[in-house]
Amino acid sequence: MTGTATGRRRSTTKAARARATLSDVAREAGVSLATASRALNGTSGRAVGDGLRERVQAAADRLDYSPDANAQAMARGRTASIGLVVHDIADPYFSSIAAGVTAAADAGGYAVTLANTQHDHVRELHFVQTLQSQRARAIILAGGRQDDDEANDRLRAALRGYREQGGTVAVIGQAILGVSTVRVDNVGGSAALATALHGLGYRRFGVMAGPQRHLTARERTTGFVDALARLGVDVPPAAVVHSEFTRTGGNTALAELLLRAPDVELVFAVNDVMAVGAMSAARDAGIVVPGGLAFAGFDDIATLHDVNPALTTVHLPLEEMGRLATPLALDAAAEPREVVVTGEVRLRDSTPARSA
Amino acid sequence: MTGTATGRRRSTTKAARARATLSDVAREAGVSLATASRALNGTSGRAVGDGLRERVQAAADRLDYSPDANAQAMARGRTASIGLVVHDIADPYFSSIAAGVTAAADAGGYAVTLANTQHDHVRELHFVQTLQSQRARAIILAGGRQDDDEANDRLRAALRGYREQGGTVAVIGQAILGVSTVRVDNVGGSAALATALHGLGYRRFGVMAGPQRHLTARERTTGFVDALARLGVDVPPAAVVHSEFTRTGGNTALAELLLRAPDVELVFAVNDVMAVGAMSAARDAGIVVPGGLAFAGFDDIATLHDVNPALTTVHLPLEEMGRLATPLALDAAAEPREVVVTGEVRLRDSTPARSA
DNA sequence: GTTGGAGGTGAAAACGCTTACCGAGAGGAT
DNA sequence: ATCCTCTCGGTAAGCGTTTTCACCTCCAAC
Repeated sequence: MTGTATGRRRSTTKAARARATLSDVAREAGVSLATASRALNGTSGRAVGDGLRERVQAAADRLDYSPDANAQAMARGRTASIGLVVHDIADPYFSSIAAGVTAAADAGGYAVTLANTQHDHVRELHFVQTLQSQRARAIILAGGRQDDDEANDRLRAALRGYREQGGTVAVIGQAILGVSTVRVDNVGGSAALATALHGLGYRRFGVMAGPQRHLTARERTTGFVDALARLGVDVPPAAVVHSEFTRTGGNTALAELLLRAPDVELVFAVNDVMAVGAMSAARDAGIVVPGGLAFAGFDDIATLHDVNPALTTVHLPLEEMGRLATPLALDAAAEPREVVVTGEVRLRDSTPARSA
Repeated sequence: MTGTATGRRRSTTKAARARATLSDVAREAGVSLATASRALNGTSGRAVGDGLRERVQAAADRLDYSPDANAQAMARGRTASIGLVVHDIADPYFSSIAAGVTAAADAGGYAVTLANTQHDHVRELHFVQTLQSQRARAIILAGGRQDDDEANDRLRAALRGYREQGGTVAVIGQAILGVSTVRVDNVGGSAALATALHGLGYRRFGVMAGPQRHLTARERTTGFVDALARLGVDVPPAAVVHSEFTRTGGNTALAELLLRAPDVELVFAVNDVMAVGAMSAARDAGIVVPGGLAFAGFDDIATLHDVNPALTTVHLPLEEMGRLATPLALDAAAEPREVVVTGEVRLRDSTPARSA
């Protein structure tokens, strides 16, 4: 009647019911498209009369209307989603951070797109580009950076491109990417741990230093070793072994450590997961823990609270870090900001005081 | 000159460089929009000449073009993202599943949108609607269902709406939602565990049954109890206590269990996390583990492999389950399919053979 | 020397929404 | 009374793609 060909677009037979669009809602409510949009989007700039708003809302409910987020994204020029890039979501370190991010994002009305790099630079870079394609509002890169200039440069370039097009970024880790960062004070944390352990009477230390080029691993190692040096205790290079950041890494590295430095009293693993793996290995080798060999870790992973003996470690508020990173990532400030998170030493049974 | 107001749309000053669009690429390459689109999308229906394709590709590279996923979604009527809904991403059970899903999704070129319900029905429902708004290609609901008809009905209705509009769904848990499911054989797993423990000589069992209305918890409990009944062993109702699915849940529930059934020899907690919490509580109460009280769990969480004594449990291929659920979720088959995952009993030190 | 295809290319119409911009009525100030 | 301003609704122009037609050119076959 009125229109030309808009006739039989929607059939009453619900064979494969097409979704209701905003036009449908507008027609149903007897208002224009614009009014329908304004009525449903709360008071975005303009207000619509109460009567109309209710009428439109009712029509929308009746039609079971759900707005098309993609169309909205396009029309608005921005989305309501945050990209979260982690190294390994199965690692409790990252899953805790993810819990914090999802909580904060949810509270702000954002959806979270999860990308799991599996510790692969190339994949990480690729994900940044994908997120850019999706016009994600912000990206959070969780996890320590590597000492790899080429990879870092490439990543920086990708992030620059993303930011030039209106995206914002935050990193949880090291502040080397030129973006806002939640920085973990790894050096301070492990120094405090070293001091505390020294106070307990330990003098001969071994370190499971994690992956060679991993900055977090490196910071924790040097923080620990340097603090001991200041206390007059030397950690010989032979007593520092590298390995993967995993349980298996700790497990296999223990043998090497004991071979190279048989007289250590305490092993500091730069994360809890490795520490626990190493502790198991020690026990399997017939060593009494902590009597024969003491262990300390870093992170204070919740799932590991019940290992026995309870693990001495540096507590990190992982979920909180995720929560903190979210507003940081969303903030379009010209100058990158930095939030420092300090760990807290938790002395437990795995490092009993040592009667000199 | 030619157009009307298209003049100074793009300024050479790169103050805030606007992103290149496909039109820009087309203009740069000297072809039409249509050709540019076809050239970049591989051979979608139509082929473009090799020369042109290369020219367009070069232009795209030169302009650093990245397609707008939202616009593509709109034009194509579908997206390349999968929604993953979990109860608690910080729980290793779910983070392992998430690892599997991200791996499979990544391999298929899909992005993953993560939603963390924090065990809240309302939030779960809300996320389904959000994902529908985003026109997610598929949704994976991970985690056991509740015995709550109202919530299940609402969820079913939401999923029906989503599927009517072209979405596809899979569940990891119970097959009660009318969609494809990766079903865990909880009954079989705990029955096998019960049988094995009975074989070791245990006769007096306590059960930490988890949340009352949680179907997974319930299946594991009844599977265990029924199997024992078949073996002639009775688990008195008093020896079955409910609690949250967490470490704290196990921790606090132990006292109640010991109060109500002081003579139990072995506590079966329906998941590892609770088992470990309970084990700790027992030790704190001065009980020798496993000598004074033995423990068994369910799931075989990797992070918990190093608790001491090593926990007897039923191994579940969690990551694999996530991987399996992905194609299931993507499949638009009319009939829901069901994949059954069977657990495998792993007897370890927490349940030594009992000399009758 | 026509004619019927292929094989490529382009113009333009969607996709579903937001948001200037415009216009009409209502109410207040002069 | 008249003019101005304010409010609130509608019209229509995008947003960046994909995709349907329509068209053109070049060849092979008759």
